[in-house]
Amino acid sequence: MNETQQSLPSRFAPGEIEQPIYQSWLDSGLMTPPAEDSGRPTFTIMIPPPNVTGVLHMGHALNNTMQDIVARQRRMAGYDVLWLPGTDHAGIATQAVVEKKLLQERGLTRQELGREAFLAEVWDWKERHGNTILEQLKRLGASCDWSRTKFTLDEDMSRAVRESFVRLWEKGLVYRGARLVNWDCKLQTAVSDDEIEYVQRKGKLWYLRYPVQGQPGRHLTVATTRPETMLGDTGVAVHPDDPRFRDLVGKTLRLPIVEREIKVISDDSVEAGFGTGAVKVTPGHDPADYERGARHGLEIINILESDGRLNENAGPFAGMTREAAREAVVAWFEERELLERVEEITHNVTISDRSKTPIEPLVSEQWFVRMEPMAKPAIDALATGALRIQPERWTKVYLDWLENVRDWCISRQLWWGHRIPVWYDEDGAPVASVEDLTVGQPHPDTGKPIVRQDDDVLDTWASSWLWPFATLGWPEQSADLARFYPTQFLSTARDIIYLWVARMVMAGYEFMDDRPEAERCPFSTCYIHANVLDAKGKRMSKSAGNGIDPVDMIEKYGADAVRYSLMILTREGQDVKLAENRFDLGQRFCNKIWNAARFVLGHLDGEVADEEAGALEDRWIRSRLAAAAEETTGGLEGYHFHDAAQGLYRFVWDEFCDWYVEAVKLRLRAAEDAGPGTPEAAEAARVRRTLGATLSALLRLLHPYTPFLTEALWAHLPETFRQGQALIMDAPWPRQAGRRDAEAEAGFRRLQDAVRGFRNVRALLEIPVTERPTGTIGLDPDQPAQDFEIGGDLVRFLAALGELKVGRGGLEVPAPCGTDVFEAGSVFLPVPEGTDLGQLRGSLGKKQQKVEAGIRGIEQKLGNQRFLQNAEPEVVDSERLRLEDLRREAATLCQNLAFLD
RNA sequence: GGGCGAUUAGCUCAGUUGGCUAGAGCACCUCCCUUACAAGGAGGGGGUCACAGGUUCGAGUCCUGUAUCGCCCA
Repeated sequence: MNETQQSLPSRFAPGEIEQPIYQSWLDSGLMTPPAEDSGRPTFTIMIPPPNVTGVLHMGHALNNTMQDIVARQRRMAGYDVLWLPGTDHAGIATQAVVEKKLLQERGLTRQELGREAFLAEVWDWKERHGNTILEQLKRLGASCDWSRTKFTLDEDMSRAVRESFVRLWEKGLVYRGARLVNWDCKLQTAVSDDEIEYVQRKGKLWYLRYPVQGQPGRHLTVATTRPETMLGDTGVAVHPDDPRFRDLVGKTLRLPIVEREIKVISDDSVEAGFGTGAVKVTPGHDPADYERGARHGLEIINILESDGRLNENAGPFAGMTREAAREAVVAWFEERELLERVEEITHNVTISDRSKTPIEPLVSEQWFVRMEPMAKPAIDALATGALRIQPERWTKVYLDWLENVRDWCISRQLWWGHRIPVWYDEDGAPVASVEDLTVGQPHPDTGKPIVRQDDDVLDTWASSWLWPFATLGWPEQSADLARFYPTQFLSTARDIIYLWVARMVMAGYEFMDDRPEAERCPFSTCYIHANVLDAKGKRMSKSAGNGIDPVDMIEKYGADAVRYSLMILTREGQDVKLAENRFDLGQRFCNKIWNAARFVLGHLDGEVADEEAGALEDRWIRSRLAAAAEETTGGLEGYHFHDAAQGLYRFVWDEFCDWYVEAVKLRLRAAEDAGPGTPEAAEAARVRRTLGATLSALLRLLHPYTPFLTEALWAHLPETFRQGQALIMDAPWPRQAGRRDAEAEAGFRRLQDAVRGFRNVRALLEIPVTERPTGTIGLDPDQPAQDFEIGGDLVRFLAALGELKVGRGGLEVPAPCGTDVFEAGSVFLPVPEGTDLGQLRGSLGKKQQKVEAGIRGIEQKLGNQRFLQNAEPEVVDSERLRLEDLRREAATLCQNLAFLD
């Protein structure tokens, strides 16, 4: 144990190194690419801006790890990488948080406080708490350019939002209209289709009788889950083919309570099998009824106030809450024997994502954006190849939405957000403007004085859909915009494919229209990442309490372990089931790297030659490193994070640690014994060169996955292996590390096989490690002996043998002896006195059975004419070769079994 | 109702255009604290690839259907 090894603890301790290393990255300025052309190509990633009220969850950790891996790899590969971070203002969520706080602490509503004072409160809250999630990303190691951090309500972002609104306005794509919207009665705002969810609930189906006009005693019974809405009914619909009601179509019913006359209409959207087959039509409070009403020209009656209480249209029930009105209506029907029956059912209830209260479909005046014209280029982007979605199956989700796109309700009855840049004159004529208009100023179209600005704000997505270019300075023609747009990689969650991804693509084509067609799409690859589920496969959620906090995990296991575990556990595009203890996979891997490096670094204190070592194992590890570099590079360039992670695992553990480091000990120890100035010492110096070079490349390949660990180790690496860079973050990506060497790989594999054979026999014969038996290798006649002659010492060392004899043909082996076959021949070990040969015999017998089964299988294949005719010649050849091998192995096994006695 | 995904060892999952004698990690069994690492090393056991048909010389892999679970849309 030398000094370097002693100075590094024998266990990797992430807690102590992470913060200072992150600071050194910040200080380096490497995360901030210049706006001016540096001669290097650019690579841009826009972070999906998390909700400013948010805290880091596992989904964020997964997604941002992927982005960081890409950013780091591309940076090392010579790109000027911009990974731009930020948050969105999350109108409803943020306002709700502050309103709640206000009520709790000061007993005030926002109305009592007033708009301006309330907004000051929200900004204050944002300044205090809004950076939480960004700070957490730093814990994860995210190499974002913090100097360019954006917030969707920043001054320049607001400018971009206004500009985009006015442009759409001028193109006639913005309109104000009365529409049925999803009304959140608690938050008192419209929410979009994407902000609602359907929850299965137990409920009741009430059967209500409506008297038929002019036919005393006759009723038409309708079934409804929401009896209180009958107050707003303006029709009853039946299916045109339904014989039960044919004579009633066109007749008039008398709606109870409010005593309105309503028509029976026929409409093929009615499901004859549901309820009675006759459905009440409430165009003011049901989306399907709204459509039906429109088709038949039915009146729209709104019976609700914005707080969910019933209005004057509800007659005697005006002023009641929805819930109270329901009871009152049911009781009214029951008293008059107009309630036919009540059925228990399970049905879907529409719930607001934000307030978790039932959504009330409500007709109200809102601003809309016409989407269809913008959808077209977004659809074409896939066909032209401007956009690629990975995994590919999500393209379907993207296209489905765009092909059936509906107009976007962009107004929200909130205070926190971008105020709609529309002003009205005294007649209510609107005009949109980028610059603020002032009260009294003439309306540019009508000339009449402006009296007020619209009270509402824009949907948060109306700013985040501009994210890829507004963050770079648009509408200004900034240097950043010129250099970093369009971006290359966007990684996000599947549930915002249309909410955000599709809209960003639309916005890119719509607003970056001064660019050539090919440069408008805001990102070339959209990567849809997996969802993180709990160990049972359920979604992690606060309410279920089954979430795993990434920051807790970082503290317990280290950021590198968390990152690496997430990457290797998540196969591409497939949801990942996570339990806390799964992070020990990454922890163990990090510790393995740490200790392998500790070994190498310890030896690099000795003399290091200028040239590398050239033994079979050295050539082998260089070839394997080249393979690992190729695999990792390909994996990361294609965004196959799991595959690359697994390849690195294999290389580090199974090849570098288990074989190369072990093999190298032979020569290092020989040099220690021989002393300075000897040929052994010279060889050891060359070995150190290879060890150092391999470690250097290995750390660089690992750096995107485990940045802290590799940065810490890089600092201990001697200058000569650091590629002229003090930080590994800035070191060149080892795209081609060494050269593949098929001959060395085949040669070393034969040594490995022989060693495994000896170890296997040793274990079965229970020969203690302290024993150094003489081993014999009997090579098959066609196998070259050279590697074994040169590598004999290595085999002896790795298999812990005293002596090794290599030969072929009539070898003299002690009888009885233990034996095993490998691809190139057999290995033999003497049997110690009194050893029970049962285990070995069983093992060989089992092997024999397997080989024979294999032989039978191939013989059958090769005996099949149709196989010979149809299969590709290479396949047939390889089967023939395999059969030869197996037959030889069987013969050797058979012969070897005799040596046991 | 429509779409998508999953089903492979006790558990979590790999398995690229059909050529497999089906792999890995964890867990399990045996041995070993050998001067990088016991969060380690060496060796080992364990699977009729959900089910039923079909295509093919050949199916974990392709097609059809069924079942179970999950997600999304209406």
